[in-house]
Amino acid sequence: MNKLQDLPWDNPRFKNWIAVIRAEKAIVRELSKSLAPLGIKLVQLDILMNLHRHPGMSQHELARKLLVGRSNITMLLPQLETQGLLLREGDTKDKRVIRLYLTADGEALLTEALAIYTALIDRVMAQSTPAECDALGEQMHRIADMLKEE
Amino acid sequence: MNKLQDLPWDNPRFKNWIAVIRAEKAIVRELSKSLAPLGIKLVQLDILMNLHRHPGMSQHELARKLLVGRSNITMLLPQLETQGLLLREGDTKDKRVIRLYLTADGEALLTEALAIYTALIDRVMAQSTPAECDALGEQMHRIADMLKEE
DNA sequence: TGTAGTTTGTTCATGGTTGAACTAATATGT
DNA sequence: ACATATTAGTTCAACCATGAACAAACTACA
Repeated sequence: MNKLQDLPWDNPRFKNWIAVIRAEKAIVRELSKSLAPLGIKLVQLDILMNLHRHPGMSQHELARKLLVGRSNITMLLPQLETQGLLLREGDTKDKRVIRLYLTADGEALLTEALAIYTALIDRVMAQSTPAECDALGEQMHRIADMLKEE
Repeated sequence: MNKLQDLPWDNPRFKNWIAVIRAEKAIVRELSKSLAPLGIKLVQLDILMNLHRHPGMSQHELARKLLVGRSNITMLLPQLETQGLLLREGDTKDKRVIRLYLTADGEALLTEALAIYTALIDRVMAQSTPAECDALGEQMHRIADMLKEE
């Protein structure tokens, strides 16, 4: 029978995972605060970042990248569109899909926001050596890849 | 002037951080699915875990540990209480605070849930060597500590 | 004592996220 | 070609989390 007394508090893997959650939450919280003055939220920044890297992305692709539901994207885009940060153009070949592009204003805001973002991450990651930091990235990639194939 | 072209896509720290976010999201998503059959959500499991470690916790302390608002705790507890998983007892010294305790049923459900939780984390962390895993935990602790002092 | 300030927990309005049901457009298979 | 299945995006109702405003209980200090 399973006893709680020897359950996961002594499991190093588990404890380390808890540390990951806590650090991630703390960083996200801090980041949200730093981003507030720009009038932008984290999800929205995520969208801008992805559209910069992949201009002409469809909403479906965007949702998959962000790991959110398609309906969420539908609700999020109008905010950015009315702010003039992005454009939505219907695909000519496939009339179902809408292709998304950043405007110049979108790029400009992205630049500002990323300056804040990278400053925080630099500060946070300065807690580790470059080698440790890269090892971290490697581990996380392996994990994400592993969970993707299910 | 800031140019996007040399912004954070080439910054190793930034890229590694993005990997952390993605992996964390994937794990949380997977975990939620695995926990669904037990009729329990992640926050609720978090509550059970904390009450197991710190019986007699107040709602305020619990909220701080979980990094959620106090009002959230107020909304969350009745669900668990009516399921008979925990008890709320008014403190005799300070009539404002309510002390929380797990019931036997709560402990039992916690055991089940943790078995699922640790199984997933073990699977995920098996992607790294024990040394890497510990290094990960160390880094995350340093980060969390750093952000706590602000 | 008594009065001002703090702390605990609750209520409530708000905004965010989700998944299921839906429409329109395209692909597939016979 | 035509019926069927799949896919992109939208709508909607339900659920969750949040923070401000509040009441009750406690503390501090004159």
